[in-house]
Amino acid sequence: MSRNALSRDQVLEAAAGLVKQHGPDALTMRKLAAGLGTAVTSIYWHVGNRESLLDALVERTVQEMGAIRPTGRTPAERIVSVARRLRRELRARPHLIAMVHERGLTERMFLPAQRALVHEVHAAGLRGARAAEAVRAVQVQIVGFVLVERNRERAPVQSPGEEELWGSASAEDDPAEQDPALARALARPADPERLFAVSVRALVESLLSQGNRQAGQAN
Amino acid sequence: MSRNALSRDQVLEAAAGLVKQHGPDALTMRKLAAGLGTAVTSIYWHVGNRESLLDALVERTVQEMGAIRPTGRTPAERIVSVARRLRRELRARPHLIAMVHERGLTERMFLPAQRALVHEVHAAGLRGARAAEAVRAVQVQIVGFVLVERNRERAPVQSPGEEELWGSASAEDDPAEQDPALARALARPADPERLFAVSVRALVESLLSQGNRQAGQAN
DNA sequence: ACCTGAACACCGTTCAAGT
DNA sequence: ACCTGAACACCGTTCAAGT
Repeated sequence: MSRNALSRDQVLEAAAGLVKQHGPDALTMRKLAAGLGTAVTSIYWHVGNRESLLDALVERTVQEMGAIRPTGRTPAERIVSVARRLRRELRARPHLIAMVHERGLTERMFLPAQRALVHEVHAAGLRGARAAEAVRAVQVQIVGFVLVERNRERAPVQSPGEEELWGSASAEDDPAEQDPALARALARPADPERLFAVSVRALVESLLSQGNRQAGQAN
Repeated sequence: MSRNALSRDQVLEAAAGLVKQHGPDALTMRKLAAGLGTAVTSIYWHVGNRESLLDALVERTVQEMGAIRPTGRTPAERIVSVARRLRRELRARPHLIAMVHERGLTERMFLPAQRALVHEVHAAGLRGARAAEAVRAVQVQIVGFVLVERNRERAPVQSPGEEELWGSASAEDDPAEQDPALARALARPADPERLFAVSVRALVESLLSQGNRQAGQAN
């Protein structure tokens, strides 16, 4: 009797819209059905249940995460450019990325990026197991940073906050006493852009310098 | 009429038990009431509502995260020891830590650890804003690593997994072609213990080496 | 001050029945 | 093959009423 047959894709599209705007909690089967003008049970026919609907959305997001083109001249620069790009992509889809993370698929989502990192690390002279380790270290650092960063952004007022702890005088042997500039710097909110660049660069330089020292043998 | 008056602490204790064992989703007001042998509404009188109950549990967890005692001789060693300790603490309370994270309180939970890191970075000769940056970089790396690590553990089979991608032959310019040891290493599951140590050490060495080069001026 | 049951407005999911 | 309403078993929360 349905003149406008409901398709699985329509359901996914509408569901993605709800999640993008108001987060996964806003996606209820009943609201979704109401928005599509069908009975709740029709949705079940198309996508199984709520859990597999979310799974499908996550799968979509993983696919959307396209290839990465590094820019820059040195391998270190190019790795940093990949890192920047990844950070941007992640921050553009907060809700969906959180869902990918919750389902433990972050790793898989980053396989394309991993290939790019492998290329650069290899170009820098790292080989074998050591190269693999460097790639993974950088990868974990990037993803970890974004996770922590998002956490910090969602954070409320940070009740006893860093200012209170570092602003007031403390124990005698506390370095903050002797180094007011350090204390002040920690009392200020961190600049994530700069912290990200500094962290990645520091890690990459350290990892790649091993490549210059070693001849090229594995493990 | 209550001979055994229900206390707020009893409610928190029972709630913490439910969360620790089966995660936050298992904590429903009705189950909690049933376990305590009271009406659901009594719980509301003591803790407000479910949200503020969870808030209270999170607050508890933050408090439990005690002081950190670094071990080792060099500042680098001592920082690594702090990192190890933090990682262990985090992994011991997965559900509660996830809740702390969701509420954006990870930062605050780590203020004690931050103090320890400040001390060591200062001992290594870093000063002012640069010292603060080093502390934050290490801190973010540790927390980020654990978040990614937990994600990886929860992950299912990783359908197209790393093996498939790196195991088979690929594009010509792919370094994996020329470096089978690298390809094999990436096909194997990562050893998180080792990766953590390598990452932290690499970052710390790189950051602390700046301390040896600079005189000690701020920013 | 503390506890209670009843009621409200939501959920996800199943099932038997329609076309 | 696709859609439907009714029903079930859950939720969190409020409220008026008890002691």
